[in-house]
Amino acid sequence: MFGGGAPDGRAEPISAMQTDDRKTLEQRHQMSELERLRHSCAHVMATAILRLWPDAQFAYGPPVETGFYYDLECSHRITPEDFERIEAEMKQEIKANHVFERIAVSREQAVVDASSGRLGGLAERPGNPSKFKLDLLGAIPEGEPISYYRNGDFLDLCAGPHVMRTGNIGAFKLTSVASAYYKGDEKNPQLQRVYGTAFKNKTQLEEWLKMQEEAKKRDHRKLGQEMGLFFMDAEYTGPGMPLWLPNGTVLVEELEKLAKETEFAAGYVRVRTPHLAKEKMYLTSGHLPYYAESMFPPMTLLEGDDPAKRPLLREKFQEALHDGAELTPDKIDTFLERAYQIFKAEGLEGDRYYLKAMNCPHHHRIFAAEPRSYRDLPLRMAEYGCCYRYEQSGELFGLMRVRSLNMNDAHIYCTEDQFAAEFAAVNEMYLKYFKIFGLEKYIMRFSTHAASGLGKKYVNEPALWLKTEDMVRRVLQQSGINYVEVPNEAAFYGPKIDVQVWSAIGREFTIATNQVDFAVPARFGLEYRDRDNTMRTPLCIHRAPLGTHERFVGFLIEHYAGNFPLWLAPEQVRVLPVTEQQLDYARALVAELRGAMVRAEFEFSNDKLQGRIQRAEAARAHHILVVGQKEQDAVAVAVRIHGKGQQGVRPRAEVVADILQSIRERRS
RNA sequence: GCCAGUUUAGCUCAGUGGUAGAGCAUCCGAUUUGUAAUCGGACGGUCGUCGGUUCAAAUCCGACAACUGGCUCCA
Repeated sequence: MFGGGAPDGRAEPISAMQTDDRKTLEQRHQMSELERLRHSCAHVMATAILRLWPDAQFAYGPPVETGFYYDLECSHRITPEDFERIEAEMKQEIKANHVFERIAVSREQAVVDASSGRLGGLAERPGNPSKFKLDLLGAIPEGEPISYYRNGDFLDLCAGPHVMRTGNIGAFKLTSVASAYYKGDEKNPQLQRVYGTAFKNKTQLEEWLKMQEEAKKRDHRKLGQEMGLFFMDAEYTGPGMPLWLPNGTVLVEELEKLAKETEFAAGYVRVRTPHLAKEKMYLTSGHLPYYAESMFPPMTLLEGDDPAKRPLLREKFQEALHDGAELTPDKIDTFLERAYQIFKAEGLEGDRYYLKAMNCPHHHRIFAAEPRSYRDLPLRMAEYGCCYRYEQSGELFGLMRVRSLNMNDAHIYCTEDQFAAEFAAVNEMYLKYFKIFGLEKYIMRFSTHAASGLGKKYVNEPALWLKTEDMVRRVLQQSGINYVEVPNEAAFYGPKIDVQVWSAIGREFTIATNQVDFAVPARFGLEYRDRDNTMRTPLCIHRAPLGTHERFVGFLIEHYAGNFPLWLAPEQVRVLPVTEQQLDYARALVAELRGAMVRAEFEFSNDKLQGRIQRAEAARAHHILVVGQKEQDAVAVAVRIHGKGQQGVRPRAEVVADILQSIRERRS
């Protein structure tokens, strides 16, 4: 029976479990040599686990990008402390150098073996059938050959391919243990997933382990703390709601400046909208029925606007504080609980307000605020809007997945004729940004709808879906941008393009988005008067090339490993006088730079120059300008660049001019 | 939300049932400095929170919270 099965305690029949996409035999045989090795290592790991805990039942054990895993169910809860024992057993199996023997079988024979517990086992296990293997057998289409692979005693249902012998596995290491739903479906039981990695030889494994260590140092959460960029104050501000510290605020504001300049040049106008809106807004936009669970719960105001009830509100607050004691922090929770109950009993409930989870409805209302003509289009409305989304607690992840986010948002209202040019221009803007940040590895995911989701996941407009998807596809093809098309992942109001990037430490992120909306403008009754004097509904393009500040800054931290280019660096220049004799000269230099909006600091402490250099480097000040008597006499500075060492002594005016130019050009 | 792990000073971490520690940071003093750490001293913790076991809990047990690794999700 399944350990953590259905909520009511009954085990679900495996046959009822949802199946996912299977790899075809052809795809399997395209496995690289390294993937074969890793997949084989998964079998070896299963062998070892069975030696230690013979009741283990195995499900899937594929190679993955960084190694392999095998999902299993077992009476013993495997922890990292067990790794040493498992690895010791694995080494034995490798040393034995068993052949990976392929055995073709009939479906009938496979069912018999699985029922006896032989598959994914070292021997027959009466009363403990290979239930996952039985389920997998059922998913193999009629006519497809069925095969086992055997290494020593371990026999597994497996299409392969494998390496020749267990001895071919050069070096391996178990890395972590996690849990995973069987077949990735929430409704299925959770299995234990043991992760490992394997390489041809020990050198490659060690290199990989070293890289992992390096990656840890670039983690944006670690660097964010070290560099004073942001602070997660879960206890007071709330989980997933970063507080931007001064250094992080610099990054945010530089990005905003970049966006404002770029958007201004591209003919956008800017707007600003509140963080709250009435329930009607999101009922109209359609977000509440589709995404209510992802929004913060509503705030309830007093009934209507009845001013007579306002004193009552205060009175009831006082009542909740009935003991008249001071409201010290430790009493706040109890107080709120009490106040809430009293309010409810008094019927002090009225309009419901929601924190905005997206800016579009607000922008739609701005569009509707005055009559529009075809001459006004395209209308490109931009805002760095602050939104709030109630992400599930387990999904929060540093700056990458948060509950309060600032979007590089804009909505472009246009006619059908204008659509292609506008959509292409947005894609061009993406590429311009990527160039500034030296971003080379990215892919555009074009998400389309699925007919089965119409009316549920997607607005029920089959013809419009096909039409707009075709429009987007044509723009993509004409611009020659690399893209993949993914069915059944569109937004509820239209197809979209997400830009996937990889941070320097290999994390994959959706950093930007570009979406078509053919549904919501109509729900808000948006229209413009066309050339022929008829009223038409505009198309809307939602776009966010820089995504959110939170995610983009998080990405940049890892991308640059905290070593930002001059224009982004929180501290652009640190001036270090060698002795007290150069204090005035140094101060004047800082004043000149700050007068030109350069983030320049000055340090003269009791420490030796060496110590101050060390601290300036640790603080990642981009330019370190050392001024001693020689420099002062020559009106020069000794330049040192963070991470690059000394650059020599140069005339002061020249250095200042270079700094200003590098910042202006946003050089990388 | 689910499974598992973690939580000791501002930061990095040691401390396996018997008087809470180190380095860095901070503050004070000395040192006046030429390219990645001058020297000395002081300050700093209800060991995540609440409860339990025990003569005695950072340490053992339980609940909750946050974070981490995954899964699911991601307008």
